[in-house]
Amino acid sequence: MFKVSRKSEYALIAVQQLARSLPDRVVSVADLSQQTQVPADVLAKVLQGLKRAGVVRAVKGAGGGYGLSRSPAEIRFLDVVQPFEDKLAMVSCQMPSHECERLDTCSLRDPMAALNAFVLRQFEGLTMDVFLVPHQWIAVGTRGAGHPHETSLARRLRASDAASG
Amino acid sequence: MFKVSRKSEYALIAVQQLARSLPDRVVSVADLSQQTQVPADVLAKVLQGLKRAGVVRAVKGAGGGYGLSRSPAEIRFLDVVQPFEDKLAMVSCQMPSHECERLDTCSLRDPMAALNAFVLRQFEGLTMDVFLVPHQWIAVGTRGAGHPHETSLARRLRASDAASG
DNA sequence: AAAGTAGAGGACCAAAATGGTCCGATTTTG
DNA sequence: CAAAATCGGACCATTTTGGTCCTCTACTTT
Ligand code: SF4
Ligand code: SF4
Repeated sequence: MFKVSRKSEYALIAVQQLARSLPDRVVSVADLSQQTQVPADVLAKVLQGLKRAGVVRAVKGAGGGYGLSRSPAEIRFLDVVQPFEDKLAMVSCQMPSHECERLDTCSLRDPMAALNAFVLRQFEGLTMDVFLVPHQWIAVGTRGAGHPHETSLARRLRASDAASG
Repeated sequence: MFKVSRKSEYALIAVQQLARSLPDRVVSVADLSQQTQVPADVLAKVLQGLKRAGVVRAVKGAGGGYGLSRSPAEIRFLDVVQPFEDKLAMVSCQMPSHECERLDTCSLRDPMAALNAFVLRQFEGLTMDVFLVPHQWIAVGTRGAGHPHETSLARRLRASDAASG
């Protein structure tokens, strides 16, 4: 449960790294691979996936590379992860074309559907800018103004977790 | 992401079913398998895991079977699921004995750890009694009194999800 | 225009996780 | 003792995952 695919991790790392470079510059896969220690071949396909998802833009040819297509604050966590997670559901029957022979008798389906929807909504407002300031994660009481789009998840992450422990 | 293992589903279903029988009675695996349509062999091992976790009690010998070890309201969702999910973490480096060669350079580790902790805390207060009243999941405004141990997750699940859509 | 750079994308493979079956041992009832 | 039931493992087939490789195409630079 909860575990994200390796490609998702690479995607998150790539977005982090791209966010640290100048917004109008692009970085080649080779450079990005060196900076992040992610195998170039895998990183290449991950970037392709992110491009298809509209998260990054690509510039072909000599001197080309990848760059973020918009500001980190406007890139949602789920945008980055979605392309590499065919299963954003807790149970099989929640995703299309995955059937289950126990559909009618199963008294677990409805509760899990609601649970799934709730968890997903928690992530809706989580944007990638939260991933860029490492110190916020360990400091307590750093609570900032917050972005208009963010939900309680992003807010509570900013406030760190040592508070209510 | 989020997907629970099949055994976890079976475990949840089993707990649901056991909760519907009389508290002091025990049900055999064979009966339980017929009631839930879960393969008997698999169900057997699932029940064994649940017993090890202290969620169910077992009575051996003829006329024996399984029963809940305590009331559904006192059985947490994570108690049921934990034995079948070695990975309750979003990234590998969060679980013991799973190393990653990028540990130091990785700027994703800390954010993910915090995110992980938050999500986990959301589930902490979710108890199995919520899974027993199917109508609560589709009805809106059924908000009840709530149990002392439950967190916002359980409360919001009770209130259904059509509210804030 | 030529040359070289860099992304696009499919084929392929090895290792691991998953889901499920089977079988023998043990304990209790009758 | 025999039947009924849990206990607990070994075992296997399939799927999923993570990763490599190779070719093609588009673009930039010279
Ligand atoms: S119908 Fe029940 S058993 Fe089948 S995938 Fe959905 S929750 Fe799981
Ligand atoms: S250190 Fe980074 S790359 Fe390695 S498992 Fe943790 S988050 Fe993933």
